[in-house]
Amino acid sequence: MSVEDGIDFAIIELFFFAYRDFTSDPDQILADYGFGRAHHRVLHFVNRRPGLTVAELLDVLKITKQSLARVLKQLIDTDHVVQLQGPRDRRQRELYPTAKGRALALALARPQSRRIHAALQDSGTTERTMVERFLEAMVNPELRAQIDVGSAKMSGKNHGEH
Amino acid sequence: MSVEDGIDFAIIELFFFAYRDFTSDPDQILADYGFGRAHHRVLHFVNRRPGLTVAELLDVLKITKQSLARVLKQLIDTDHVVQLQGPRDRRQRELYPTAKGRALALALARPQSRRIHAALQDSGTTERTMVERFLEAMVNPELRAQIDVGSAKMSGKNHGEH
DNA sequence: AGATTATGTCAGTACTATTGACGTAATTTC
DNA sequence: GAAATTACGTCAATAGTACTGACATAATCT
Repeated sequence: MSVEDGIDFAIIELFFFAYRDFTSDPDQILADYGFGRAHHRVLHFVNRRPGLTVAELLDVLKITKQSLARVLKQLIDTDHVVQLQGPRDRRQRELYPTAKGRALALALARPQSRRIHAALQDSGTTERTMVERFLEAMVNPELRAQIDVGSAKMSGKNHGEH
Repeated sequence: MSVEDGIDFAIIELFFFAYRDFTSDPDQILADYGFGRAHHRVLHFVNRRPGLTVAELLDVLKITKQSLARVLKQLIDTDHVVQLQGPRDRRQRELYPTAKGRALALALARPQSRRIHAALQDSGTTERTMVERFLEAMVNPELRAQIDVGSAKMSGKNHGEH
């Protein structure tokens, strides 16, 4: 039953292998840019939630300000992300992807998306929703608010080009 | 449908959050021992495949010998893992968990297993097999050989206490 | 005997992360 | 309006995990 001592070792291990290979695709591309996995995560969330603030980004990534600093600076210097002064609160910096940033985010997501679709087919899992629900249930309940299931929360700000 | 530009951003993101929280449970425990995630992975596979050699471990983890060295040495020094000279080939070092090592491996796996079971319940995924198959399909096909679905491959060696 | 294999180790480097401290500008509170 | 708080940036030091390259030793294979 691949469950020994009442522990689900099989899925624990599969999750490790799956995530390892899931991240290997973008890692290859990132290397060409001199970027790492941290850049990917920042770019992903800036692309997904354009206009999010630095504080919000830190909260999503669960890293410290100092860890973000270098990575974000590099993405800004290389013209993948821009910062705009927050309209209501001028202390805030709203983060937006540039066209270049969106292109890279898409290029990184493409192989991952392909892998997911292939996996759903291979495993005969016709209902994408099932996998979605399982993964969501794996997230700490108090942190599920961070998740954007359905369409991105375009809250009415200007999310166009900058 | 949470698919924009034909990219499955929803599952990409869920996978990130799910893995982040999935690893957070053992990370807390590991901190008490002065260990990191690398120690966990080594201990996990030594526990799952007792008697595996250093070369086999490197192949599973997909890291270099130098990266493994420090981590493995610490696990040996702290009496979580023991090395035995390979019976057929005396150059090889077979790795076995000690009772202490098995206890720690179990303590680390327990919260992860609990999370998985809770997720399966919450998401209404009655068939564990479906998730198992999906995760396995996410792994690079040429690397699926590494995976031990079903019971561990007790190949007939002595896997007892050492 | 010589080549190859399995493992260990030394040295140097890179990336991602941490804590702690300090500075600046903007907003909120009293 | 002065003081406290908030949002962000930055400097310095450290840790954990990974890498490449080089070299050593013992055991096995050719």
